[in-house]
Amino acid sequence: MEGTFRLRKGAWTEEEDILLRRCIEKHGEGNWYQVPSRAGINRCRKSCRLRWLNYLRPNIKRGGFKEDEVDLMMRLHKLLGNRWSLIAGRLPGRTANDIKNYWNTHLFKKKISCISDMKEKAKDIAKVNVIKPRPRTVSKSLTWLCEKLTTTESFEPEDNDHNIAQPLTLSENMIKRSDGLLDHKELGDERTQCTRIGIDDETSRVLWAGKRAPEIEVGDTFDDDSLSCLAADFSFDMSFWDFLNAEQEMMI
DNA sequence: AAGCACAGCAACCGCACGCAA
DNA sequence: GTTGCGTGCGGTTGCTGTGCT
Repeated sequence: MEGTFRLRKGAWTEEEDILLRRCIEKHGEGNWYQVPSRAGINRCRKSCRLRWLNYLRPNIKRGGFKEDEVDLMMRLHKLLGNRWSLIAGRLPGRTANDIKNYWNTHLFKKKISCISDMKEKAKDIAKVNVIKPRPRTVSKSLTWLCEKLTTTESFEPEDNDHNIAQPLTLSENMIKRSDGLLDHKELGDERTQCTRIGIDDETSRVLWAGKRAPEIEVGDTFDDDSLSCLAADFSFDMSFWDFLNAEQEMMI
């Protein structure tokens, strides 16, 4: 009996598209488990959903990506990583699948070649730049940093704080630059880790969107390299600590 | 014209998450 | 607390079109 009922796979026919479109126009999106039977399509529900989301849904843009879309996509990817659905949410008319495909075929190659170029350049830079590891200690007073990340109030560092090897400041610019690009629905398991050092949900979302947050405790020590790795995707053409230092200088 | 290689894209698969029972 | 179900997401696969030899 089981062998006689096989779900169709592969490319969709025009007839199937019409049936699916009619069904969703009539009953609306959702209840995907009912869609195949309602529409009279011999496809699995996942296949129906995918076909609708990536191809049949109204307002879907077909054709190549415009320059501004590519630019935004690259910025969002830098910020969010491979969270295609989030990126798609910021590109009207584009689906996560579209973006993923475009990235994998066009931009990924571009990035690879870019990285190899940078590696070549880095060889030259390495000859003159002496890397001096600067230990950073997470103190209890680091909570001010978190407050700073989520507030627009001015901040005055405490002079008596010797736990931080180098005073840090972060302005709301950081938030402004990133927050507008982020969706407010996504938060992974990073929140529990961030709260351990007093960073709230909002801050962790900004700092570690798309990444597992670093597991650091009060009193932990880490150097530039390790933190730069953590913040690699968050960097805006400068290292994370350079960014912090620049922000600090602006405050002075 | 035929064969091959490659790129682009649609679709599939497996996993994770949220929610209700 | 756990189980099962529905849903969504990201990685991967495989088909198709196109260009080159």
